Amino acid sequence: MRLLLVEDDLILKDGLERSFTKSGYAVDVMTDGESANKLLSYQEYDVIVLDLGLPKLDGFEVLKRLRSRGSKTPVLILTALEDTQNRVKGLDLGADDYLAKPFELAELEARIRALIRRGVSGGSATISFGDLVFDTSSRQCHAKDVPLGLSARESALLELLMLKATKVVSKAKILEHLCSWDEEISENAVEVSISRLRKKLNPFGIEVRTIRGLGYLLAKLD
Amino acid sequence: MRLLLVEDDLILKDGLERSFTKSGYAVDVMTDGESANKLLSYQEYDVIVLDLGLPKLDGFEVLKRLRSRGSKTPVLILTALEDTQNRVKGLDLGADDYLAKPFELAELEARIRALIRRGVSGGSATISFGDLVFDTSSRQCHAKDVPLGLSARESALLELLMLKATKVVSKAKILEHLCSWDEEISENAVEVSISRLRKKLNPFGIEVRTIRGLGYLLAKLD
DNA sequence: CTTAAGCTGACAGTAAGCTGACAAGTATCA
DNA sequence: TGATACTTGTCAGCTTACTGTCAGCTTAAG
Repeated sequence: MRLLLVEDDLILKDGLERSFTKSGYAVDVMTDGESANKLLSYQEYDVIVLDLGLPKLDGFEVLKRLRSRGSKTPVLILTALEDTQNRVKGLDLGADDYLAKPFELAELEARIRALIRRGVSGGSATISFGDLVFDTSSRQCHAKDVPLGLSARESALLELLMLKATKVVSKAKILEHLCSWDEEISENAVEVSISRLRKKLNPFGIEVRTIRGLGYLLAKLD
Repeated sequence: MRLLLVEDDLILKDGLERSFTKSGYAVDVMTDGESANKLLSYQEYDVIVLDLGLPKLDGFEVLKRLRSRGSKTPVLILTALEDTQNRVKGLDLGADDYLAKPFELAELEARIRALIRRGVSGGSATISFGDLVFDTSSRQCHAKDVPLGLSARESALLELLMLKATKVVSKAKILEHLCSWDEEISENAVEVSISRLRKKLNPFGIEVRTIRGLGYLLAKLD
């Protein structure tokens, strides 16, 4: 899952970036409103964590412009301002959630998970497919209660495939979701990850089917 | 917009109900978890405002059962419990938002508007013919939910035939549609592709009929 | 019957995808 | 801190599948 963090406080920024990355997100970071706005005009994200007090262009404005371009990407607003006025303004401008500083990391991450989920799945914390159950909060995947022992990449990949279940996911899409801007990776890396994932899924009757020229999709083996 | 309020505190319940009604929602109210759960099993809402502390069946349980039935209706949790534990639990169970008492009415309403605003997920465009369903975004074709396993060429060809359904499509038209300007391909290549496509379609009662000298058309076999 | 149009099995060049081996980077733990 | 295991990207060589060509056959119209 690809996440954009827009935050000018350097300490908070670094802490959040590290923790998001550790949680398996592909994270891009911007430290001012103007560059965030520019980036958002051509790059899609699964979720955006947006500070309101930003240099050059404040968070309200970034949000407003994002929505005016028709984007439905979920946005979580982060701010020091505790008062209701700003919450209401943020939500009415099209934010999907709001968290006041100081906050607990666990809560922020839970809310992010909730936002991502709601876009794609029915909203429950686990995604199921056949015997597979993927727990988005612990980021673990079990098949018939047996843990699969997936690595971070494999988890992220499987999560994406499960979210799109039975639909084709292109290699480009996978790359986009798994990698942030700076890290450039070949399509072959995706093939390798798919290959590794297959070895772990096959024993459980789940197949990653190749649709030549288009991408991959998750299917039940019979 | 149809809204369900589940709240056992009589004073709060009355106040919210009046205010929601005033804001133009069609409001139903339930005062315990069990009846709310029952109601939700057959009635659809646009948004649900759910208290956690409820008699008979708590809010967590109501939410869990709602999601397990596959419902995607946005749910806003309302509760006296301020601690992070419960927030995280609620969000991971599939709530879409969370508001702690005491809250301001303006904020609650803003959040409800935000929830409703997140639109419906657009279904992908499909073309149908007989038992065939062609998904233009994933470029996959199914017949009675069985994937046909078409190659890229075959898909493109079938798409064209399905678009023109029952109308004759000339070989020239097909060539034009399948090939970019530079690549030159014989008409025989089309015949070969048609032949290959037929083998995959025939088992499903779909026929590619030849109109000698004119072209091909898609028809149901009887 | 003759002839042109269309069909299809066989073949081959090519492009896409797979995977074992390796290496660089990172986390873990004594 | 150093040793260890683990992760994950790259590469190279291999396998698979697609798709156009061709040749010989079938079909339909006059």
